[in-house]
Amino acid sequence: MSKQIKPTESELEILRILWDKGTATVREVHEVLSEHKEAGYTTTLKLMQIMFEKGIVARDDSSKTHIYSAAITRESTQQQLVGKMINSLFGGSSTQLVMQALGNHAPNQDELAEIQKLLDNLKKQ
Amino acid sequence: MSKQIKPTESELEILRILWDKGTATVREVHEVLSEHKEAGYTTTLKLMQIMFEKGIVARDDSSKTHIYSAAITRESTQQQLVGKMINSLFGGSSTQLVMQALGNHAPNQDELAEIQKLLDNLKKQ
DNA sequence: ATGCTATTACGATTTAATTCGTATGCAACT
DNA sequence: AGTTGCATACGAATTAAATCGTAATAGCAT
Repeated sequence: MSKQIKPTESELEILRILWDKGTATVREVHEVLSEHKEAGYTTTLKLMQIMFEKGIVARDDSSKTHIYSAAITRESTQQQLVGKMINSLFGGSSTQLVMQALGNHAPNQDELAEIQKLLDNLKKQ
Repeated sequence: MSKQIKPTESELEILRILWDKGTATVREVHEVLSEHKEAGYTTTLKLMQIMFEKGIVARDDSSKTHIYSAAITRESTQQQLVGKMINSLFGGSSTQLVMQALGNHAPNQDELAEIQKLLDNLKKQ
């Protein structure tokens, strides 16, 4: 267990933007957030500053306008949160989670093929 | 969209106990919680009272010791939280979530067969 | 150099969740 | 009736997250 960092809902929204863009300024993040959410610029700024203090994001402050990037990967965050959900909501059974996800959000044929491939691999173990 | 009820982490712990036991008193819930967590009895009581006010749990107060039960189902809660996670962490792709879950928490052969069955059904659609 | 604009820093407030102490009451036992 | 032991009710304190206003400042344009 490396870091037990638990991004809040708001922090996750910002992380998603950073993961997509790679790097971004507060202004850029705020623009994207504003499309779906009502919040002042300094609110976004403060959130990102706090995330920096927590080590969730990194930043390059060599020029006046700081450049931020995610300090934790999307994959590790997914892994952590999915693992937590499996334990807290599905009694530790990943299968139950998978059934639930597939049952309620059916993938298309291509995706089904992809899952099938993974499944075949797991069966061989 | 019926109810946009969003249980907190603590509330989820209590819900899990109620889902397992069907009905329970505050004392019973507290006993179970105490196995893994440090918290006073009145803390559990207060939490359950608040959950009652929010409509997350129901209670029979016909006798002095109230009998609580979950007012939302495990399934609907799973569905809501999984859906939210798919959107917020997996770009809306249930497939990505499934791949992640299977990759990091491999199920046993029986479970694989179960998933295979569901997969076959989905393919036929 | 001066002024304008965008940016960061930072403190304060608000809101929500969590925790707990104390008061009150019921019921059983003596 | 009085005492004891649990149970609920409820207010208050604590903690954490989110929001925002204001001040300071850097960099650019004039």
